[in-house]
Amino acid sequence: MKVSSKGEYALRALLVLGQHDGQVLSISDIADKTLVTVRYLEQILLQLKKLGYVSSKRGAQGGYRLKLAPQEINIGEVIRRLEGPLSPMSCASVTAYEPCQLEAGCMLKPLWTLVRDTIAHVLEQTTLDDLLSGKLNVLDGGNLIVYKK
Amino acid sequence: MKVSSKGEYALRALLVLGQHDGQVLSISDIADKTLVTVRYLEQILLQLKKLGYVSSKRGAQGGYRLKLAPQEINIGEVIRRLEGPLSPMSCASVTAYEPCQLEAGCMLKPLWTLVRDTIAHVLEQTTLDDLLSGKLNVLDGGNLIVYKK
DNA sequence: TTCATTCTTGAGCAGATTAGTCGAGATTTG
DNA sequence: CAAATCTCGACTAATCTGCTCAAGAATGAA
Repeated sequence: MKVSSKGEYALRALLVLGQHDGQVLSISDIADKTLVTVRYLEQILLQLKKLGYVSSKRGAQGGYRLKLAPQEINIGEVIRRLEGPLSPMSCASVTAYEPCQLEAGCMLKPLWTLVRDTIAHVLEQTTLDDLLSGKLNVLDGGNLIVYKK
Repeated sequence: MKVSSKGEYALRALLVLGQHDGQVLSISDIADKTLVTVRYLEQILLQLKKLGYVSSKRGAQGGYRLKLAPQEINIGEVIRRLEGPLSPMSCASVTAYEPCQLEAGCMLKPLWTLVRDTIAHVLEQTTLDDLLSGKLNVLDGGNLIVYKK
């Protein structure tokens, strides 16, 4: 049930850019703050650019900046577009559904669907701004109700 | 965020065994009902045996049967022991925690922790018996509350 | 203009993981 | 004893992950 380092690094980069509102930061600046190699970040930022989350400026004093407001950057969407479906199994995927041969009598599908729904619910309700402002911390307090039998 | 086919197949096998309460089923019987190759199931069942979920009988008329009652088989535990930590990132893992270099100022850890907690909550509250008796279906009705901001 | 800076593009690659296959042996039943 | 069946360990092909690298294109400053 892992998130890849690419996803983690992309979010780190977006957070750093979000902390320097609008400013253009060079890849190596971002690399320093995220602890990711410059060479690898190049790739990731390019991808984030193609997805429309950041924009870039070439040449001296160039670099990257956030293209969208932090409130507009949905974490679930970032992860899905970078790493593929949130669902643990494709039979329960909303964006990449594929039937399996069992299907009809499958007793696991409700479970995978539930897992997908909870993951998607958490990630899709969270924006970059939520992370920047630490809004998630309240959850440590125990406001976690997942389901009733 | 995938579950591997090994995990899926192991649960399928446990479900089939659970549906034939106590009966000894041969690997090929189970293979027929789960749509998994005999050779691959061999490996998986052997692992489930070492983990104490099933027991086996060799020789003619031999096979596998459930060693624990379906109520005693915790799905989260099965997946964790078969595939490793439920957490999407090791910094948020309860069973395999590893610090990352950011740690202190990391704005992602609360997110990964929340994701881990919701996944763990769903999977660890579910038993094989729940799956066999379809208790998860009520969740389709919308009893899904993940968190309050 | 020229040069240093910085992004851009595409290729390449080593190691790990996944999803199996396979052969030979050990055990049990009939 | 023979057939059925689990057991064990090795092996493999394909894919994915997590990067590195080289060469080029654009921009700004001197």
